[in-house]
Amino acid sequence: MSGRPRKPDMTPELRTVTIRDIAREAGVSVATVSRAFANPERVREETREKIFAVSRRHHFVVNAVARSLASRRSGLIGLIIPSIYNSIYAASTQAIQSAAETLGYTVLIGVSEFAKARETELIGQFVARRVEGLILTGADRERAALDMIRRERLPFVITWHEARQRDTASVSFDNAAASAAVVDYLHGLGHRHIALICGHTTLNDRALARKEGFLNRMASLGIPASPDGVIECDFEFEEGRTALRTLLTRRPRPTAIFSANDIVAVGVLHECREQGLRVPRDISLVGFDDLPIAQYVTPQLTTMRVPAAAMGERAVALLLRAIEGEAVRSETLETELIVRGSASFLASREIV
Amino acid sequence: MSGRPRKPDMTPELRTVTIRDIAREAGVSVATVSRAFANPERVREETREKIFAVSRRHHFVVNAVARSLASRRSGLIGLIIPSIYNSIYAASTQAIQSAAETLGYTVLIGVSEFAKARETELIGQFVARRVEGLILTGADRERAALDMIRRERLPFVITWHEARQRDTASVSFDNAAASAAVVDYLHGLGHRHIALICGHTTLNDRALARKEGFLNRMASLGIPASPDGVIECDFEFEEGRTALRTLLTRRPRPTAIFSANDIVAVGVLHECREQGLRVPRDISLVGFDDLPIAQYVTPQLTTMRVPAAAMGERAVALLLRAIEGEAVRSETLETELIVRGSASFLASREIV
DNA sequence: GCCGCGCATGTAACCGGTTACATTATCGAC
DNA sequence: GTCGATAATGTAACCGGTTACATGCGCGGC
Repeated sequence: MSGRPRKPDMTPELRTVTIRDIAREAGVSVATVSRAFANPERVREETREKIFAVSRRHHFVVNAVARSLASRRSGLIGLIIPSIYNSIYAASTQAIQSAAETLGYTVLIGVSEFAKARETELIGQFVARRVEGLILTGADRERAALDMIRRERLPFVITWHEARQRDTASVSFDNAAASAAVVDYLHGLGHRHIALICGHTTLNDRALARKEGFLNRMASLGIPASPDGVIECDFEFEEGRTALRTLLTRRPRPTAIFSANDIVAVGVLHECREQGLRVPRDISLVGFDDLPIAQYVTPQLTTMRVPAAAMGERAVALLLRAIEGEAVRSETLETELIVRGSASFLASREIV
Repeated sequence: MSGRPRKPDMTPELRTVTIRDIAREAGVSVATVSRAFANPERVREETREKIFAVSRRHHFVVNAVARSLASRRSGLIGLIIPSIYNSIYAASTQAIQSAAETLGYTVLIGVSEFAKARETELIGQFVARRVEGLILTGADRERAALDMIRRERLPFVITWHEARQRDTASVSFDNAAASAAVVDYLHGLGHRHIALICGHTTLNDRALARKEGFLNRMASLGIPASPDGVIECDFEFEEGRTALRTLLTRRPRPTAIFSANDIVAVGVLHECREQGLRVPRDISLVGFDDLPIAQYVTPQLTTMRVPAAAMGERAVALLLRAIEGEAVRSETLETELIVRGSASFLASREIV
């Protein structure tokens, strides 16, 4: 053995340094080192400083994986959103990220692409990673997902939609009421033939709630809402264009369109121009979400503003309290119709 | 439903079930259970099925935290982006997420908000969580961050900008060349007074590269590029509006504006209308990124398309190979000028 | 019949922290 | 100076997996 030339020890710290190394060098026990990092106030300042000095010298970084295992707290919360790409979820996600961060949690983001099976799978992965809680989008999901959450006693809060059960927490707004408010607004402007474009109601309970809010209010205003005045589509510009073309074939032709999503609304707006229709003169349009682009199209979009960021923040706050074992109450936030230039009084000659 | 007997086990599994429980009940050793989940092919099918059956009955979910600690592989990669809210990063993030996911990795997303200190801090957190690799935005960062990455021997790949050193991997495109191509295009249309709006070059090396590409090409075309023809701002609509107002005070007034970001370009477009300027007749405008909105404003935006999704996908592929210990080569992807309606020939009377 | 080999499985030592409980130091009160 | 309470620290048993190494078994070749 002696003949073998030893590798010159170029690399410092070949082995990753652990609290045991720090403890030895600082002349304290591992427990003290652990405390110095996890509960500094439980260690005498002098000792603590010595520990930190040694740690710094070795660039010691606490291993969060080991910490999670031992403490049974991962410091992780799982967030499931249908899509990152859609700016509306981006806003709430950003809010959730930063709120969680300030409160010492890391967010694991899962993108379900509006597929419930995918969501269930993601929840499974989150459970495996031992997230401490979940923030979910919408109230509708697979039985398997709910079972797993319950079985693991995983705190969770629902966003974008009210929870169905009293015992589950949600931070949301009233999709149906917001939708109904748009109907009222358009009705007040004289419109009677109002079409709705919304998300796929089979995949998306927010879309469903908005559709129901729409139809119910139409009914209670005594307006005939023919089923072919409602179109369901994805949240893409292009889909809005297609939807508009379809709606223009309907008789009587709608004088107003409520698009329950701004992206789609902008697509509609664009296609209106292509078709030679002036908005709002020839046709009125109201969006939903109040994304930034709503202000940057011509005319500016009248739209229902949704409290995306606030919802994210509150959801984190509630979730963390639920994680602490407190009972939490669902919250309902306000929406606000932002009146801009895409909807106007119906020119009287057009009233049927 | 008939009078099905109520389930008596109200609280099953008080203690979380571990592989030891499964092993005992299946009559095998913990090692075999571990293998059945981690390397199924290393366990005889019959044994494996027995293990899975028991696991299913107890809803056993492998504890990924313990697994990470023991195997020293977290299955995590860290991604740092300046912002989620900006749709351009959303596109690459989405791509990274899904690519990583299919390859069995989970992405931890950190949002730096264009602050280098924040990025360094996030990298520290990622190191603590023992991510196996990093995907970073841009090549410019604090020394402390680089030191930590190197010290931990953490594989990483840079996106959106070429790596400065030969030994670091990047998946990107040539920001300067793309920018220069826009100058060429506008120059070819007869423009001589071209203004640039870009990100803050002190915070953002992509912005810097685009600015340099712009200035250098201007110089080599013999066009005087006055320093006040360049404005740096955040990536917000509103900032574009402000920028335009400023540019209109410049003499000679620019006949074309290159906005190195589509969001800002849309703001510019909007403000042009407010100011009574027709685009492209009175002023030409070219954007950068080719975000979806570029098609949904009027006129449609001529813009430099950037391979955001492809870049994300390739970055993941490279990173995973780097994690496997392979040496990887940086890649440079192509950009493409998408000519739409916001830039046109300079009316000859305006040529100075 | 013996040997070598590969496959399936078992044993037990980790991985790097936390924390219940025990022990020792500190300090004011009497 | 003694005592008890409290603060600071230490000891060691976890947390729940992985994996190096050992063991046992079946099988083809000689």
